[in-house]
Amino acid sequence: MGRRKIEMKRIEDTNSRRVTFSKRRSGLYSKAHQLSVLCDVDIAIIVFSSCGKLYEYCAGSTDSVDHILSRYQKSCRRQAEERAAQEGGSKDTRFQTCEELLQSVKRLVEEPSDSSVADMTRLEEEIGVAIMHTRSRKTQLMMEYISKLREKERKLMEETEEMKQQVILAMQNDDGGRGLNDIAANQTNSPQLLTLHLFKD
Amino acid sequence: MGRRKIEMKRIEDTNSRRVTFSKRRSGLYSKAHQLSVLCDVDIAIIVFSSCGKLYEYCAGSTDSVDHILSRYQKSCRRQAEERAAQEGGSKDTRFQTCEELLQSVKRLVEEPSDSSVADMTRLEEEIGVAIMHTRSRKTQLMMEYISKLREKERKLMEETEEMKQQVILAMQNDDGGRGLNDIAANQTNSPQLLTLHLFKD
DNA sequence: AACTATTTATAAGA
DNA sequence: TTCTTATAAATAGTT
Repeated sequence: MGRRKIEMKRIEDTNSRRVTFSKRRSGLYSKAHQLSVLCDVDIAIIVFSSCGKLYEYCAGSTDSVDHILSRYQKSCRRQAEERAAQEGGSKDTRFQTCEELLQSVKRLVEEPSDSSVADMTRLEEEIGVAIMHTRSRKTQLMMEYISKLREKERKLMEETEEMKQQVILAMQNDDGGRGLNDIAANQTNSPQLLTLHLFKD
Repeated sequence: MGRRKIEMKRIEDTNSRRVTFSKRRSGLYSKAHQLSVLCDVDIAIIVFSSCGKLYEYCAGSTDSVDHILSRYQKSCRRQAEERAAQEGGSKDTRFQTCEELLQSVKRLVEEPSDSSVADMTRLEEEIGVAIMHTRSRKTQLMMEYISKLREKERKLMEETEEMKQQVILAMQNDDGGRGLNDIAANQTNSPQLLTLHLFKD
């Protein structure tokens, strides 16, 4: 469909390539539009030029590429779920250890070639679960630590209060300091309060 | 480009429509492939038929639609950031209050019609920021509380130790209980330890 | 950006 | 469905 037939390979001349890109791109959009009208379908087209520039087009009942993409991702997720449901309990897809999870992150994030949106969604969910566990454990440990501190505080208060009472009692009895033996005994017998470490178990 | 020119409107006959859909869809894919080869670009095409069936195609250096989509979303985000950067301080797009944030969630999540992927991405990021602040504040409050408890513990220990020493001193001097006045005085003068509440400021 | 000789896509028919 | 073919549409090279 031109003065000459052209070879199906990259057009080396930069200017020709740009002109052809522009012409054929609008041709493609036109075809997409026709298809959407004739067959009552929604279409999105995304193009990245070799220098990374983004071109997008959509046709049909929607007016945004984003809208079709969210439909697409929903559709993919549902398909993945259906596949997973069919497989049933045959394989546990949850990562077993933190180490495995981190390895997956490394592989999928650092090597763009073998990471799909589906993979990343799954990974995102698993990391979400992992961070929830981490957070939950952190809060639990802090609460336990606080609880131990309060218990320790309570004991110290009791102890102090007891000493005070004994001192007052000893003064009232005015027994020439004899009652102090009880106090001193009490001090050495008082339960040894543990030192608590916040970041160790 | 057929035996006859056809009108650009929905083909009513179901069978014709399906045949045309099939033919023109492969034509569209073919055009996309040619464009990708000739002009060295990456292309993704997503089609939803009127009954909701998904068809996808991609051409170029990538072999997955997902891959192009993630590039697309990255590109969109970057464009949005650039736009935001250009606008500068003219308008603060961050939600000001927790209340506004929750209203946006309600609107965008409960009404699918006016929520795009871009909107949801933005909302996700803002919620992310909000939860980070919440979490950070929570940890800060717990750490402050722990710090106060430890300080309180330290003072109680000091106080107890002091009392113990005074008692022992009083016993050694054996002054007939006179030294106890000092101890009693110390007790009443000891700094009043505050009661700490974990969930209040 | 327009033009036009050709190639290509495809509507209808088989 | 797939093939065939007449014809419409797209476009390569030119201006």
